[in-house]
Amino acid sequence: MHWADFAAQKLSEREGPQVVVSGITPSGEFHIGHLREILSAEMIHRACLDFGLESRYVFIVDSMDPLRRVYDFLSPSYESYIGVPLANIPAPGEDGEPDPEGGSYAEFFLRPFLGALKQIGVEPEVIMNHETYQNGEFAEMIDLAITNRDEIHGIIESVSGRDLPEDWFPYSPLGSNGSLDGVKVTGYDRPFVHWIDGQGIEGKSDIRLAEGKLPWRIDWAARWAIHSVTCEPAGKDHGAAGGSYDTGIPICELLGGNPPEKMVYEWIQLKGMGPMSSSAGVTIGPMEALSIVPPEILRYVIARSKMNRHIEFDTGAMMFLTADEYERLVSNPPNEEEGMSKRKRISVKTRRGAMRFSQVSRDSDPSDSVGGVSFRHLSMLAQIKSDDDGVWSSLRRSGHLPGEPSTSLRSRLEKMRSWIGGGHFPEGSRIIIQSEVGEEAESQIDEDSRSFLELLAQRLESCDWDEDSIGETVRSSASDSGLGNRQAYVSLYLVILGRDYGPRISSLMAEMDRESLIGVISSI
RNA sequence: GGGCCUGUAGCUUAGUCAGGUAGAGCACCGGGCUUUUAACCCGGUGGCCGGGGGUUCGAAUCCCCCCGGGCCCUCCA
Repeated sequence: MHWADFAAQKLSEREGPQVVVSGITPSGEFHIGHLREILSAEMIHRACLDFGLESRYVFIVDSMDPLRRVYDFLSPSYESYIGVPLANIPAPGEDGEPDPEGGSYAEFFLRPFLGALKQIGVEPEVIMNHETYQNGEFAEMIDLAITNRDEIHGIIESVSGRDLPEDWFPYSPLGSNGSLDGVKVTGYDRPFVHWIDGQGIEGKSDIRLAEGKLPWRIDWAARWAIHSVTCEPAGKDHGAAGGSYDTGIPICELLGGNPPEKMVYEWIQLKGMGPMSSSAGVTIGPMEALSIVPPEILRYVIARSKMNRHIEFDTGAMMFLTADEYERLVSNPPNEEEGMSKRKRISVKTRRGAMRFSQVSRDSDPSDSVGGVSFRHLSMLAQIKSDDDGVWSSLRRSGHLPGEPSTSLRSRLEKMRSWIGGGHFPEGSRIIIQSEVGEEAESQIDEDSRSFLELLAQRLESCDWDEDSIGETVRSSASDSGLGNRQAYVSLYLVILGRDYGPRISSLMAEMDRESLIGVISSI
């Protein structure tokens, strides 16, 4: 059984409509790792619907979270915004300076992310957390947290094992400069929390407005209660024992809520580079990924892995494997059969689930999403054929394409071209035509092959310059010089590509200019 | 220091929750397609399931110990 189906089955034991939630702080550019947060929850939401449960999928944006520090992409002038909620800070412009025209910092980073989500078929209900503060929905929770300060204090200390400071208070008011930093609470008189900030200025915050916020561990628990959250998969950072999930559950209960069950997912790592980190420049944005990877494949990357396993993401060789695996799965889905062992049965169900959850729209037929060609083959054609029609006719000839290319195939080619054109394409898959024969290649070419190449160069002078004629010329030259086809091709690959293997060579040769091709071949 | 997750063929992994003869893909090797050598089809090699102990008729699966990797206990998906 797929993990999303399993989660839905567990959730069916709970009363009421399901509210499946993701939460992310828009502190900077979103990266591919955030997609796991989103898709883990969204797939469970879909599984609930498939299970016949009533379900909503909600994306809570932590827009009330403060700016923690001045990130590398920000100008030093953001120093004055440290501690200020992201919803109240101007977005950075091109130069990293605050841009008065750019809207809020939170919105600025959120907008393109939502666009990317739409492309992968995710359209959540978006809740900006600062609005939930602003419209008073947090007020009751804040009051409860303050009046139960000692209990909450005890929960956090005993569950997380850390010591809270003497003056700990379960509510952080904004000071006179709009920052949470350095503000001390001096008293509570519902609905006002009185404080004195770092400059010694005194004031009060109305808990019915966004004039302060709950600290993270309480904020999270409170929103579970406010929005009746039934499921929220969290990153392993929150999931560790004593982490915010563990404190959130009893705090949520104390606040009168029915918390979701703990559910934790592992992180996505970039191959060989450790975890995602925007500050270290180790990042691939969802938009960037979508420009080179078809959306259903991106979903499949998440759907095929169990939640508690790392995902090694890379846009190189791994992408070919994953994409081709998806093609095979969809074009030949596994079926349950008589006499299958229990584990095989489970495996079939899991793989069918992964296929179902990879679809961009929930009720679409998976078979509409395949290209009918492996990524590997398409990458070769895209490199050899500069125009799309050349690719289609080649695919028709090879029997991959019965008629006109489907929308999904067209989009595959488009993304393939941008993949090849950018820096993420694996060098080993790149086709590089040699301008002269390298020493290493030369040493691998024996006498028989040389005479074949000589003959071939001669015949290429006069043959028609199209794929079929060239192919025929290669074969006839091989047989006339008494060389096996295999050896003939190997020597050709060595001369043209500098390697002993490659794509269909006649297509490649036809794309080359006659003079230069003959020049390279004769140079041996 | 305390705790969570993880370790299955060269690589990516299924199967672990509900114990019952180790499954798959890639790679590799071989064969076929009498014009496709990174296409396509068929077949094959390859695993004391991290190590050790225990429970059981039976353990990758349950329990204990150890080793390696990741993470949390301040913010991080």
